[in-house]
Amino acid sequence: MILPRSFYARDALVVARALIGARIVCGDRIARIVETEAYRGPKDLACHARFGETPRTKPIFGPPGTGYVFLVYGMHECFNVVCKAEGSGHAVLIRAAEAIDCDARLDGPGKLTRELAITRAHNGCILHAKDAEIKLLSRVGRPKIATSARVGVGYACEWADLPWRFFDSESYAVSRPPKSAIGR
DNA sequence: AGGTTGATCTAC
DNA sequence: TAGATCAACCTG
Repeated sequence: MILPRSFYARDALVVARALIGARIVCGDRIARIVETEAYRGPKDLACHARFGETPRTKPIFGPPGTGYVFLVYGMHECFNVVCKAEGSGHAVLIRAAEAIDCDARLDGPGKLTRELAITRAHNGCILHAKDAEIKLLSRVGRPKIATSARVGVGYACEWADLPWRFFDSESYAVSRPPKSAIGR
C-alpha cells in the first residue's frame, strides 16, 4: 500500500526509522530501503533548512510527503522526503536500498538516485498521490534496525555526532560500515 | 586522498 | 557579471 500523507506528518526521527524496509518505486524500478538519515529543521545545523527558505531549499518547507531532490558536489542528486508539518523543515534522506528485481546495490545516496532514475525533475513531487512518479510503499518484514552518526556532516559540530542515521543491520547494501563515534 | 561540477556567495 | 567557494559523494 502507498504510504499516506499521515505517515510523513511526524518527526523526521520517527519517519526515518519507519522507512527502513519500505519499498520505493520509480518508473519500472523497485527497491527496498535499508538506510536513512533524519534532518530536523532550521535548528539542526546539518539540515538544509538552516539556510531558511531559498530557491534551493523551498521544497523542504513544503507539506509532509513532498519529495526534495537536490544536487551535491556538482554531480550527485540526493532524494529526501519532507516530514512533520509544512514549514517545519524536517526531512529524511534516503541513503541506500536493495534492488528487488535485479541485483544492483544502491549503496549511497548518489548511486540510489542514479539507479532509480530520480532527478531534480522530481523535486517537489507529491509522494502519496495515486499517480505519483515516485511512490513509497509500506514496509515488508521486521528489519533489525541499528543507528549511528550521520555521514558527511562533520561541519555541523555537536549536531554531527547525534545517532540520527538508521540502517538495516542485516542488509548487504548499507553504504558504509558504522564508523566509531570518534570521527572528525 | 582527491576529483569532480552546478549552485550559491562575494566582490567588483 | 565573473571569479571563488561550497557541498547530506564516489572511486581508487
